[in-house]
Parts: sequence; C-alpha cells; structure tokens
Amino acid sequence: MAAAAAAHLAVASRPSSLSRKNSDKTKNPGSSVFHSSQRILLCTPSSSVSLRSAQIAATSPIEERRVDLDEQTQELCQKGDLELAMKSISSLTHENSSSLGAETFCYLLQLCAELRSLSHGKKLHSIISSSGIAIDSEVGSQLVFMYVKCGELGEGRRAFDRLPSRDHPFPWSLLMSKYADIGEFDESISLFIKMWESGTKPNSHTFSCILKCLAAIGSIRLGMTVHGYLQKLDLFRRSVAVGNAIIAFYSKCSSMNVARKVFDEMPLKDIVTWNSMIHGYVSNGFAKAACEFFTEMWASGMEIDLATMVSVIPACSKMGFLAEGQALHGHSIKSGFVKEVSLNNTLVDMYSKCRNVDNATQVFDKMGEKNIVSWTTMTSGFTINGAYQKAIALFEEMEAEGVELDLHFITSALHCCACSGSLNQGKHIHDYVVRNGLESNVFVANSLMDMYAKCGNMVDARLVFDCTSIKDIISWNTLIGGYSKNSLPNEALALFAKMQQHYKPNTITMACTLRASASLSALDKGREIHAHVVRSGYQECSFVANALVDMYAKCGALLLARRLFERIAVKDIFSWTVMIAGYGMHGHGREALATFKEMRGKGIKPDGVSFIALLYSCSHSGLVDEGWRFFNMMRNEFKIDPAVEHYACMVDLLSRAGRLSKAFKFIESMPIKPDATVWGALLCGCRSHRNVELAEKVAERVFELEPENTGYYILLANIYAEAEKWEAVKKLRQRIGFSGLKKNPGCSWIEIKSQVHIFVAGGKKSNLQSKEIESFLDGARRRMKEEGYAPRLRYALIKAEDEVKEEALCGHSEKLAIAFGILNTSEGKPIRVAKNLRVCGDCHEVAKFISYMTGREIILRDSNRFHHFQQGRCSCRGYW
DNA sequence: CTAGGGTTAG
Repeated sequence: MAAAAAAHLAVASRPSSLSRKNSDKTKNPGSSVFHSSQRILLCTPSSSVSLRSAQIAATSPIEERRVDLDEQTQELCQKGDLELAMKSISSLTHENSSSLGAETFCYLLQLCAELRSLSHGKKLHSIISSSGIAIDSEVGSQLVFMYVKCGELGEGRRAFDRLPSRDHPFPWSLLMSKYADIGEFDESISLFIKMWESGTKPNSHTFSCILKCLAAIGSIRLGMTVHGYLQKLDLFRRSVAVGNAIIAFYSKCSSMNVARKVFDEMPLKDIVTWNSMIHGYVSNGFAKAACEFFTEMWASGMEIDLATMVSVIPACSKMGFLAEGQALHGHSIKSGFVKEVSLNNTLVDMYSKCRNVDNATQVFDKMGEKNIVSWTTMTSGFTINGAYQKAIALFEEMEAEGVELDLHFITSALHCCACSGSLNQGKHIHDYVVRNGLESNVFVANSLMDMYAKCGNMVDARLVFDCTSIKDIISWNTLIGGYSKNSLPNEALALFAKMQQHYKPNTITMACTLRASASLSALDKGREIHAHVVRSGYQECSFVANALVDMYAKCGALLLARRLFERIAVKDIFSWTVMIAGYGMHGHGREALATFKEMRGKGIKPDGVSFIALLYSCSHSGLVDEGWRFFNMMRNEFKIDPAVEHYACMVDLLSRAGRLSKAFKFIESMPIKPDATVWGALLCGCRSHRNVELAEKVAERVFELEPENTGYYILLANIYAEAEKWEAVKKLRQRIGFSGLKKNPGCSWIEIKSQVHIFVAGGKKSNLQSKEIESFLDGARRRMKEEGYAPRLRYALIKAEDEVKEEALCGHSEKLAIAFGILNTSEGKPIRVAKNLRVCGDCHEVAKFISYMTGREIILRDSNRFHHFQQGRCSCRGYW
C-alpha cells in the first residue's frame, strides 16, 4: 500500500499538472475499468475522440496537447479500447515520447495485460525504452504484469530483474504464482526467500502462493512454520484466502485433522473454504467424511457451486452411493450445472462406479459438449462394468473420427484390453501409439506392458520394456509381476536382480518377486528376499506380509508360514485366505478349517476367494461332508453365488471320494456353464477310480472346451493305458498327432545352495551326476523289491506306444531330482522338489520308499499340491 | 488492491 502510494506520488511529482488533477480517477484502474458505470459515462464516443485528437494535433500548443493526450489516452484505456488508445499515441516520436505521463503508460500496459495483447505491449515497451526515461518501479511492475499475462514469463522475469526497486510484494507474488503454475515450485520458493531477505514484506497473496508451493514439494515442516508465522500475524483470520490456502496445504499433506482444526478456527468462511475441505476429504480417501461434510455445508445454507459438485460427486462414486449421486444429479439439473462438461464427466464416472452403466451411457449420450475426458471416463466406465466391446468400440469411433487421443485415453483403452484379454485390439492400439509417437511416454509404455502381460504375451511386453528409454519403478514392477503371473519365475527373478542396479525395490516389487519364488518353490531365494524385506523395513506392509506367508507355504515351509502369519498385526481377508490355502495344499484340512473358524471369530467376513481356499482344503483332505457344509454355508449364510472355481472344487471333492456319478449329476445341475477345469476334475477322478467308460464321456466334453490343452489328452491316454486298452491309446495318439498339438514337457527342479537344478523328461543329457543318480535309483528299486514293496508300478505302460511311454518317462524327472537332492545335501536335511505337472504314480511310490530308506523327509510340490514323504508315508493319504 | 485459495480421468 505504501509503495503504491509512493509510486503515485512519483507520478504526481512529474512536471504534469494533469496527473495530480486526475489522481482521483486513476485510483481504480484495472478490472474495474469495465464495470464502473461512472467511468463509462465519462467516456466519449470513439468517433468524437478521434475528431478531437485531430483537432488537438492541429491547433494546440505543446503543453496543452500533451495534457490532452494523457487524458484522452487514459479515457480510451478506461473504455477498454486498446486499438484507439494505441493510435492516439502513435503520433509520438522518439523526441517527444518522454512527454507522455508514466501513469498513462501504466494504463496502457494494464490494458494490454488484460486483453493479452503482446504485440501492443511490446510496442509500448520499446516506446518507453527508447524515450530514454528511467523505468520506475510502477511502470516496471506493469511491464512485468503485461508480459506475465501475455504468457511471456521469461520476459516478465527480465523486466522484474531490471526493476529499480522491488519493495512492493505485487511483482514478487505475481512471478511466484506463475512459476507455481508451470510447476517450477523451487523457483517460486527461491523468489520467496530472496523477497524475505530483501526485506519486502509478503502479503496475503504471497503467503497463499508459498503454501501451495510447499505443499507441492511436500515440505510439511516449512509449511507448518509458515502457518505458525501467520498465526502470529493473525493474517489468516483477516484473509479468507490465506485460511483456505492453509486448509489446502494440510489436505495436500494428508493431514485432514489439522485442516479440520483450521477450518473450525476460521472466523470467516466462504464457499472455497467448504469446497477445499470436501476436496481434501475426497482426495485423502475419506469419501464418506466428504459426503457428510457436504451435508453439513448444505444445511449451513452456504451456496453450492460447480466446484462443490465436481468434488462431492466423486465421493459418492467412491462410496457407491447411487441414491445420493442421483440426488446431486437432480440438483445439477435444477441449478443449470448440467451444461458444464466437467460436471457431466463426474456424473458419467459416478454412474459407472455405482454399477449403473445405463445411466452413465445416457448422461454421456445426452451431454451437449464432450471433451477427451468424457470419452476417457466412458471408456473406463464400460471397462469396470465389463462392457469391454463397447469400450473398444469407443476407441475405434474416436480413431475413425481422427480425434487426437491423449495418453489418458490411450491408457484407459489399453486397460480395457488388459482386463478383457483382447490382445488383437491391444496391438491395434499399440500401432496407434507408434504412429502418433506416444510410445516414449512412460504411462503409455507401462500400460502397453501391462496389457501384453495380462494377455499372456510376455515377449511383446519385454519388447516394449527394452524399447522404452525412460522407465520408472512401475515399469520394472509391471514386467516382474507379469513374469511372475505368467509362470515365468526365472525371468522375474533375473529382472529383479537387474532392477536393483537401477532402483530401490518397493513393496510391490517385493510382493511380485516373492510370488516368483513361491511358484518356483525356491525357498532359499524366498529367504533371501525375506531378508531384503526386513532390511528395507517392508515387513509391516500387509501386501508383503501376505506374500511372505504365501511364499513360505508354497515353498513347503508351512511352520514358518504360520509363524509369520501370527506376527501380522492386522490380518486382512487376504492373510487368512493365504493361510487357509497354505494348509489346504499341504493336506492339513483340519488346520485349514480351524483357521477359517478363527477368522470368523475375529469378525472377518469370508469372500468368494476364501471359500475357494477352504473347499480346496476339504477336497485335498477328503473332507467330503465338511466341503458340502461350507458350500451351502457360502450360498445360504453369506449369499455368495458360487463361481466356476467353487464348482470345480466340489466336483474334485466328490470325484476324489469316488462318487463319480454324483459328481457327473452335480455338473449337469450347475446353473452356470461348466468349464474344462470342472470336467477335468471329474476326469482325474475317473483315473484314480479307474472308470474308463465315464472317462471317455467326460473327456469328450473337456476336449470340446479346451481342444488345445494337451494335458487332458494325455490324462485320457493314461487312463486307457492303465486299463491296457492299447487300441484306444493308439487312436488317441493319432488324434493328437493330427491336430499337431505339442505337449507340455514334464520337468522337476530342486534348489541347492540358491542354485536351481532342473531335470527334464528322460534325464538323458541333463546332469553331470547322471551316473550316480542312476545307480542310486537302481539301488533303491532293488531294495524296494527285496523288502517286498508291492510295486504299484505301471509296468503296463511299457507296452504303450512311444508317445505315452515318453509321458511315463517324463514322470521320472521328480525321481531324478530327489536322487540328486539326496546325493548333494547333508544327512537329515529335508529334500524339497517341485514339479510342473502332477506327480506320477510310480514316482510317488518310489519317493515313499526313499524317505523310508534314507530316513530323509521329502517334500514334493506338484502342480496340484504338496506331498510330504516321511518314513515311507505320504501326507496326501492318496488324495491327489 | 492488477496476483491468491477449491474442479472430474491414468
């Protein structure tokens, strides 16, 4: 204020009688120019002005002409007519330009700023410079203002740096806020520091801006210092904007409690105050609090504006409050907000998230103006509601219309392809990305990788990864996770090792990597990662803790899994499910049931997945009655509609128990279409209970559903072979040959001293120690006979055709791995072997005997479950 | 008191 007055004084002290005379008129330049009716009345119609200007130029003496020129230009400025104002001073030449009052230049520059007229602004700048008069801080500030408003921040900064004095906060705050707008918070903060050091007192604008910057760089401590200082100044009580800025600061720093306290203490609140609180609650994940706050705002009689609506509607979306959302929609219609694109976009989002895709589509179709956000929102709306084809159609529509698609839209479309497994559509979008040079964007690249990974195409996912120069931690995690989920654990672990040269892994990396170790059954590797987790302090993260339990369970260390499980302070539904599944795969059905009971005792409501784990546990422990009980409990008590996985568990349960025809009838009575896993479970049952007739019937259904899955053909071939139906085996073999199918080769592996050793079919050329292994197994077999072990060996298979025989040999890979383990580990240590297919019957018997013969515990994980061999017995008790 | 505080999508 003082500085402004001084500037005015400086202007007044110029040899100009008019500036003093005019000073009452010039008090309120700027935005009021267009609104003051008094000013407009004072204005002369433009035609008469130019007439007068011509008269003046012709007749007046110099002094009078100058006065009139000042007055007349200022009047034109007040009217907002920049063109005429510029024309009126165009008669000025180099020699006499200094005769125009500085105040007039202020008027002109301000009008240029408001009208964003950079060309006139620049012209004025050059006139002022060439006039030879020194640019005082008032004119200088207007120059800064003009340049900044015209989008020339750099020029504005240069003008600022040339100011003779910078004792007014205006140009400081102006630059600070523009730097903040373009994200250069550090520059803004450094200006604030310079300002502070120069002794210029910041005002409320400056403080609003610095709080915004400090929030953006996450400097909570400094922000709190500013808050404390403002409390001493009592500034935030006098300025609502400052109070609002403090609220925004705390909400951005996730301290809604403090924000609430500030809110309560503010003596003056406006609509922005309320809106800031609502937005703060929503963006910090307190959607419910946001809704409640809105209700309070409504009740207080405060006006509701567009920003309120655009903040509170997403809160309803997050909560799934359809009725409330609809009420807000109604209010928007009444208040005319439905004209706004932004509001319609939130409505489309709200209806989509509240699972009302019809209303979402209706709003979308009806909205007058659409922007790229509308299209993006509708695309993800279709995706979350499973209407993948409609989402893809939107992409095609946009592409056909030649609309320029931004990266948000592209990532949404890719996400849709990822969710629906639409590889071809995804590739099509990839083409678009390449054509439009968007592949260097890290978000797009990450979405592409995610899409390829979810579609099971890790080769292309890797290609995108390798071609992207800019990677972030999400890129690495996406690819590692993709490898883990696509059963490529070795690739996942290799990439994890490589990643550590570039990035510190985060909790998500750990969870993905643990999953890879789990699927490899690589206990040492898992332990290594566990150590990493502890060193990084990630063990408190529930994601990681659950992954650790899962890893130990899948690596056969069930006791360790249980111990870690018990250490999880807050067990969520995932923790419980993982533990129940862990017991299930080890055949500890009773413990699984007890854990489930414990979970319910803690008030955790089971979901569909936890029931899959439970039913699976029952089937692997032969708990038929219990299985039924839980299946009914799930439907009746928890109102969960069984999914195909639940049916598969039940069929498995019945089939293992030998109730094959009941299982068959059960499948036929299913309300949903059974898939290959359901029929496949029955086919397995047919094998263990040697029912060839039913097997043939069931197999046809399976082949129809999954004609490319060779595992089922081999299963049937084995069923025939075991029944010595060689003709049938031959026919089936021909059928496989005709379709040109390749089978999944069986392999087993064992980890010794962090090194994974893999054994494949036949084991011919596989290992250095193949001789020792062979002689060990020969010895074992000899002793088996000597000790009268009934060799339930499938000798019959020897008569089989090559294809089947080879399959029988594949089964031997686990024997090789077990033998290798015994030969290379010290006595008394358990042997942990994993296999990619189900264990073969012969190997199962041999493993039992080896555990008895050597006194070693053998833990074999096959594709289906764990087998703990100890003293000649297996934990599966035949349920495999 | 020309500048400041609150606005949807990945």
